[in-house]
Amino acid sequence: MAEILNLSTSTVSKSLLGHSDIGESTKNRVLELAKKMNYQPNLFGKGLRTQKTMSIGVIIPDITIHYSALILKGIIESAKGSGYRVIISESGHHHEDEKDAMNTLINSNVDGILLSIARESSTIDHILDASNFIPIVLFDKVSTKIPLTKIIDDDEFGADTAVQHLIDCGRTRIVLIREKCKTSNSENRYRGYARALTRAGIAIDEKFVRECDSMSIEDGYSVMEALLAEKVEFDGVFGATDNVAIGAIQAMKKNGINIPKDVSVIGFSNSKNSTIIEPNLSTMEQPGYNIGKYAVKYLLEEISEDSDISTNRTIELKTKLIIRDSSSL
Amino acid sequence: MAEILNLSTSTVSKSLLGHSDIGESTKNRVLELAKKMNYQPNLFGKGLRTQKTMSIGVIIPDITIHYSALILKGIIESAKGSGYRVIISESGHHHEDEKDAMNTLINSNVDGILLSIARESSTIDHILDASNFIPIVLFDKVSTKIPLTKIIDDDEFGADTAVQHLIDCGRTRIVLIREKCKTSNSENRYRGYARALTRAGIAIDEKFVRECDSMSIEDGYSVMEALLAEKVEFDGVFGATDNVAIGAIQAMKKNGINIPKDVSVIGFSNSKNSTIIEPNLSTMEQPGYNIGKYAVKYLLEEISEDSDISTNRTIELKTKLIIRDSSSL
DNA sequence: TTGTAAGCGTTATCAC
DNA sequence: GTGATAACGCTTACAA
Repeated sequence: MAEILNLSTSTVSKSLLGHSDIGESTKNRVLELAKKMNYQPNLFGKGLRTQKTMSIGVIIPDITIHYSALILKGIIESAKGSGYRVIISESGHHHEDEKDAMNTLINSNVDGILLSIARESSTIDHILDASNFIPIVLFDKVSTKIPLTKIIDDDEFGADTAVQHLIDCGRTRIVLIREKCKTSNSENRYRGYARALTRAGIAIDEKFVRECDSMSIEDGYSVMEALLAEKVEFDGVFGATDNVAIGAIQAMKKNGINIPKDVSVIGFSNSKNSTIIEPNLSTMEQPGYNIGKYAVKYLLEEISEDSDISTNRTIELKTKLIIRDSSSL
Repeated sequence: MAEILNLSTSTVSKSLLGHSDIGESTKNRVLELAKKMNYQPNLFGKGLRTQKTMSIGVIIPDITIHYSALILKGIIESAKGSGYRVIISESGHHHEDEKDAMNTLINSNVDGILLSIARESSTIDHILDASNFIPIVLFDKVSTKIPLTKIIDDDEFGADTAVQHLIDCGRTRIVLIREKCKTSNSENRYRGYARALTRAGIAIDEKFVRECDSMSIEDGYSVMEALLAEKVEFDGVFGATDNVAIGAIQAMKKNGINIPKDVSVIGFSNSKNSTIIEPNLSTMEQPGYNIGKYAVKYLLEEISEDSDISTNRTIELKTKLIIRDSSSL
């Protein structure tokens, strides 16, 4: 390109970068040719010089979870809008794979990392270590122990709203199906559950609080079967994910329990499934797409700030109550 | 690293790359230190020299479709196994966005591209053009007009199997709900439908063949409502996707039609939804994960072959009949 | 067996 | 206002 115009590479480079010390006419000549030949600067050369790749890495436990894919959509679109490329890796909920992915990404010279931590990740040293080298923003599955920017939905308030809705339906013996692993999501939803009950003057009875490993439909089903086998009497179910709520509904229906006449049920997520199960599942809509968007926004902010201060802040996005047939009176 | 060991950079480089002309002892010294300091070559330097990035780009219409995410999972895992990074972009089914994504990826110096074409992509010139520069493998949504490697499931055989199953259930007036847009998926599934009917000596009646735009649950619902409004008499429904089959089931249930007593229904995909709808949906399981795996395999093959021959071949992966309640007699 | 030097494409510094 | 030059980190002829 420089040769064609009989200019030095530096003049061309400066024109392209809009430096002020270039004559208008030459600058225009360069810009024009650049456009004509659809010139795109070589990213290796550029990267070698500037140490920036214009790419961010994402680590997520499982891409096939609909909610994860929704967040990813927000990430991809938002990154594209800012000219960033997105490299995606999966941890499969495994601690080692998460570490590997982290290393690979750092090694790929991504400018920043978006991380949703694996259930198994008991230790967080690898994250703390890495955050000294590279901006990291956590989203969805986070840990309060890590002093970084975190983008999540307002789990506690959401759970509170969900349980309050069941209470409004006249329910008082409300089962919570939560995740066994003490993730911050799980803790916060438990807190919301407890808060709503307490506010209504209902004592928290641990026999109503049930745990399961993977929060799958199958898990919800077996938790409910156990509950029924134990002849626990309840009139409401709050599934901390739509999946467990759906599994619970399937088990109750099989056992002749009428929903919502005998038991009101609400989930958490507003997954597609919630409008397919019968009765349609009331639920809390999670702002997945926006979590992705904000995650990118704050990450890019931290990338460009280029400061060494790792900001410890939590951004909570609103959930929304969606009432369907599983909880109406 | 070179300095620490008092060696030249070239000696170090050669040791790392395992060149034969390096003394065993120095080589080992280098390898040892490399391991100790967890040395990772700079990708810009390397890329600038070798023009390889060890990354592949993926363009997919919509990441939130469960089946797409499943393919993506196969792609990511398979790429990781070969040391490749995966850059993902979405076309949102738009032709222009697909073109943009293509350019961005090529511009990012990815070593190859995996493409699932957008519904809107009427013209294919951008793909043909690009395939001169860079290896491209098509998957899932492909076009027979493009002479490249294509990884798909055996839509025609799968559809044939599905319809044959309905025939085996004693059904003869079988509705097909297919995609309006003449993608090769849609065409092949239609062909399978026609083949099974013809083989059974049933004439193809176009009033049974219905089309819709986006193959959503809502689409399936309205197609079925139209069918019922027209008082078309049928006893079987083959939804070319699970979604339309589910929508059709919902519409039929609402109109008091008993499934599978009055009408047998089968879908295509084996999405999670198919076990939530009642009755559970019979369907053809698609090999999403493997499509992803094979797509990477063949792409890497073409990348390493480095030949200019763009191979025109189609790899078909098997679908599998899954019988559930929506079609049993 | 090891080292030297050139070059990949870009940008920043400094001299003209 | 423009251009020469060095440098980023790596690989590879070629020289020693």
